[in-house]
Amino acid sequence: MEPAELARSMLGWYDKHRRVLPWRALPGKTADPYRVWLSEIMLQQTTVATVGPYFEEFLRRWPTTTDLAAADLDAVLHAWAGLGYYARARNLHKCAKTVAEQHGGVFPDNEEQLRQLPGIGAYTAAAVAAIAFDRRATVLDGNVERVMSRLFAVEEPLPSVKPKLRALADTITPERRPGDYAQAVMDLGATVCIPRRPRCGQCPWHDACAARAAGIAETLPRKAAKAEKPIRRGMAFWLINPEGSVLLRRRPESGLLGGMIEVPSSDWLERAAPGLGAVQEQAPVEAAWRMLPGQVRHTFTHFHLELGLAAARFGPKDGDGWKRAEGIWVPVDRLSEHAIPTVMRKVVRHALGSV
DNA sequence: CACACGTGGAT
DNA sequence: TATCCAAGTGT
Repeated sequence: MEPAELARSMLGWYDKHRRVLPWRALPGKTADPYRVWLSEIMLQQTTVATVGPYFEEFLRRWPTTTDLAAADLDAVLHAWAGLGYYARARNLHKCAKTVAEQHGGVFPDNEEQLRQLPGIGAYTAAAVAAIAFDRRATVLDGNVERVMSRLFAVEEPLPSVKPKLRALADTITPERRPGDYAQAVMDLGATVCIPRRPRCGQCPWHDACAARAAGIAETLPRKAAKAEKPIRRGMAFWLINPEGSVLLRRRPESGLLGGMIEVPSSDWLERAAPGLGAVQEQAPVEAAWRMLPGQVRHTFTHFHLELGLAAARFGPKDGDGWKRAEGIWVPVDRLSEHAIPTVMRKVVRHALGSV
């Protein structure tokens, strides 16, 4: 089938099955670049269902690029808490400031300039150019990779085959309605050409699909084997002062959970669970630490974490040793006011449940 | 190119 | 329970 015909049938399918999403313009309307950009950043490696409430909250608090640029970084991190990949939130804020200061608060309308902005890579630059400005740009996300690998029965594994998939995708991207086309292929990948049990009977490219014809659609795209996730273990320290506040800390700005608030803990290492030795060496202060039963489990992208919990409480008669602890003291009923990632919310829930 | 970087839902 | 995977980017 000709590329033009493929694009036409895809757009026809999209006109019939277009989903209503908070960041999406109504048919024939112009999309707001700020919303498109914000949604694209949030949707990186994150599902539509998860993003929904966060998108609404961000838009309510910061309706425009310049509003977001004027916000405190900590407020942005707090609003982002739970979404994951926290570098996105830092880059989001940095990007808003750059657009406000260097572009008059208006997003550039082309791929090349968008690509220069923090947090905007090849995919997002193409997506914003296409969706917000209706520029011809080839978006290549996980959906498009899957659709292309099946349409052309590409059997070489990702990620090395990615340039080939991009070239194939580029041959179909139309000059007219490139924004709708980009969303159409991604929607197709999200609802029809899905990873398992693809619904080929509903696909506008059913007759053109080489993988379907060969009976191998569900096996594509092929992917290189992933490394096994190691288990790291550590000990978290739940410390309460005489005022009933708990000790928290802010993590370093870069790396895992960068800039987020945490319950202090020992190092997380790939060896046996730390015992009282870790308490002696890495606890924030000397105290009458006692081990709480059970542990907190959490899985990150590249490792499993098992966290034991040691707790101590300073009462009015226990001296002021607690004052030597480094960090911030937060009343337990005001924890929600801080940028606490999910793993640390699990720690908090476990500690409060053990009281 | 390979790896670091979160989380929750589906199977 | 274990594994996969989702509208990727930065280093």
